[in-house]
Amino acid sequence: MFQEQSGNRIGLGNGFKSMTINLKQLSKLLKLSPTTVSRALADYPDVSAKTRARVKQMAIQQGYQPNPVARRLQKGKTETIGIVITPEQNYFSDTFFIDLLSGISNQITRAEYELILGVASDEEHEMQSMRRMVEGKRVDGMILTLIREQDPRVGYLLDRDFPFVLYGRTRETRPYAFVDMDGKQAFEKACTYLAGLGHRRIALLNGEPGFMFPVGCREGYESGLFLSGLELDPDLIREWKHKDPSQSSYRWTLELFKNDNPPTAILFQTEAVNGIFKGLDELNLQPGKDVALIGYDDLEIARIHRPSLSVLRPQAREAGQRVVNILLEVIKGEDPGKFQEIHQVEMVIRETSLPPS
Amino acid sequence: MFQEQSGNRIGLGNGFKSMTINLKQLSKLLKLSPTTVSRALADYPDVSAKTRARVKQMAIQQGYQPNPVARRLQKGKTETIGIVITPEQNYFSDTFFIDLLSGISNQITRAEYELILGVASDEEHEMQSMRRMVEGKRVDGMILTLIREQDPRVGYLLDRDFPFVLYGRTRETRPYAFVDMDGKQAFEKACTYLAGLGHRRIALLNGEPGFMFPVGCREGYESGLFLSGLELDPDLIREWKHKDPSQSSYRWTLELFKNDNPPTAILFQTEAVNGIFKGLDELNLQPGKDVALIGYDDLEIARIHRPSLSVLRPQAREAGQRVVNILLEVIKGEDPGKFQEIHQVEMVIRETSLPPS
DNA sequence: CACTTTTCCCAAAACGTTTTGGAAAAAGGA
DNA sequence: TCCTTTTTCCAAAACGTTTTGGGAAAAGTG
Repeated sequence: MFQEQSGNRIGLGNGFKSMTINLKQLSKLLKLSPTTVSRALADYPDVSAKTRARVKQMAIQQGYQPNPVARRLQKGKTETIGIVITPEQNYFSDTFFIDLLSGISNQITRAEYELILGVASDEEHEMQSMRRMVEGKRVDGMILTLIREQDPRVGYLLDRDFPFVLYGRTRETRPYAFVDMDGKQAFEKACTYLAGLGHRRIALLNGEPGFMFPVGCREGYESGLFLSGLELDPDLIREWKHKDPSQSSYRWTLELFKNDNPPTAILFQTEAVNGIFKGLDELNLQPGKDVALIGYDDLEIARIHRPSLSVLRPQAREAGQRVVNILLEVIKGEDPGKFQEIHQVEMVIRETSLPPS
Repeated sequence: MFQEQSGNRIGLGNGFKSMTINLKQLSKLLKLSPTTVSRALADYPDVSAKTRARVKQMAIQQGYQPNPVARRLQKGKTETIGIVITPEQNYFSDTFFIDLLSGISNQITRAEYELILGVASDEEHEMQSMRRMVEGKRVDGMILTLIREQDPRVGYLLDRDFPFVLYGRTRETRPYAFVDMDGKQAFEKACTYLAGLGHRRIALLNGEPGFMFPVGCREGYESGLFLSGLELDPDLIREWKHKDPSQSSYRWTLELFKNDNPPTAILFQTEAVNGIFKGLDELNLQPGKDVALIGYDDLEIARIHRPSLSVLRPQAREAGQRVVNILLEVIKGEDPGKFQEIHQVEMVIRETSLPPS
């Protein structure tokens, strides 16, 4: 019999100098059973305070860390959550997405979970990557971003009762958990603000249809007009493309000003700002002076540009943290319908939101 | 005795409708031992062609997928590789990083591995996040990006013989695996190209010191000047900050043209282009016409801008794929020193690289 | 003191695979 | 036919945890 296996091998195997100790070795050092050591570390009440302290001290001294793979097998959980992103939509064109991810990662780490990332080239691979995670039992839950109006991912996950949380919303009658920004309220606020300054022709350069977020933006815009006693002019609404925000918004900006009665202000997602600046430049219109601008998302360019851009600022990091905390609850078995959060969006007035000249 | 455990429970436990079947159940269905089924699926030669076919068919029919956690425990591998990113360096600012990540993810998935992501707020947390992955036995290997001249991460990993691959290089005498872009050759090429057009005053707006990449850029720049018979003028070299590329490059652009003998061309990393455009605009200089520009990285803005920006274009996706393939070799036990790749960078001539006026 | 309760610990089972070390059956060779 | 080799299968061990279900000792209780 050679029950006593390898142990503290140094410089063996794949060459990785394993300084690690496992539960059995630790328990031997302590002259206790693995059971007791495990329970001591997990603060079970059936181990005396004295031995608990002794165990913990030795664990620290030896740098013991339970092997997560073994724990996962026993617990029947992966302690892992998944997220799939797609490069095509340069949604992550700036700090926004990394902020969200930062909040997500932060909470995941604190829960001693892992975040696994899939990068999918298109919608089909996006689904494929998610299925691999779900059906391959690689994650306990999923986080979804960039939600579409009709989003097949949501139906898929609901059908199999798999835990998930949306950053955003979709059209779906069954209850599900989400954290969303109040785009409607944000655009309403921006719109009434501009109207309050005296603007009467306010344009909306909105995100691509098919995605859910622009829907709220438009609602807020329309509601803002209504509250300010302004008429909705369909000619003042345009939609740019995700694949090519700058180019498409550039073209639509030119288009907007072909109007007999051109806008004096534009609401938009900050992603599209380069195209707008370019268009205005070409039209010899000065941003902020000749045309008021308020963007959604406080990207670097908004702060850097002169005149600096007034923006609506979502708290992406906080949202990311909430998404994870909620997902952990849902994984525990809580009812997803209980977790539907809509976060307010702050407006930051800078230099591009002056009264009409 | 109730050896026959739960099995195909429907809608039990955490509520996840587990349609999954495990090895034992599958083997029972086939009236074979788990051993044989496992070996059949792994194409061992000691199972007959007939039963192998039967097993595989049933596995597909039943949608059997081996539980990755159990496999990992047995194999003593996590089948996972880790990467840590930091938000401060505006990673997602452009397609570059997502392209790299896309290549990485692609190969990782094909190897049936997992990519776990850490987001660290600063250098200290970056190290902490990596240590958690390494010492917590959560990954088999690490991918490192945004390499510094003196990079503590590299020493740490080398010290404990832990498998890793750099995207980039560092100053370290011990052999290690890396995939790097030939920034030197790229900047040399761009510099000689501009000199060939007749430019005599070529400026370099370089990345932040401390990181390794700008070192190569500068070498290439200096070498390009030398090859073209031009003198190096330290006054034509400036360095912007990672935290704030636009603002710092804007200021340095203004600075460059305070020179009695100002540059007629600028080499830079495309990240900094907004600041440069802004600076030139303020100086009433037209990009491409009054000042030639070549950026490193083919970001969206480079293609969109009028005039479109000439660029050096690294193949980030391909590099990401190589990084993973190499890492898998290193994990297998191959000598890391064998894998040191320097990839050529293509130059894309667009509208901002004309002769001096 | 005799009994019950509480405190403290542990052996064994379990999680779902893969690997080890055979063993039975079939095929081949004389 | 008998022995050897090859083919085909499988029981048991192992990976490193946590959980289950006690059990012995110590501490209360009358």
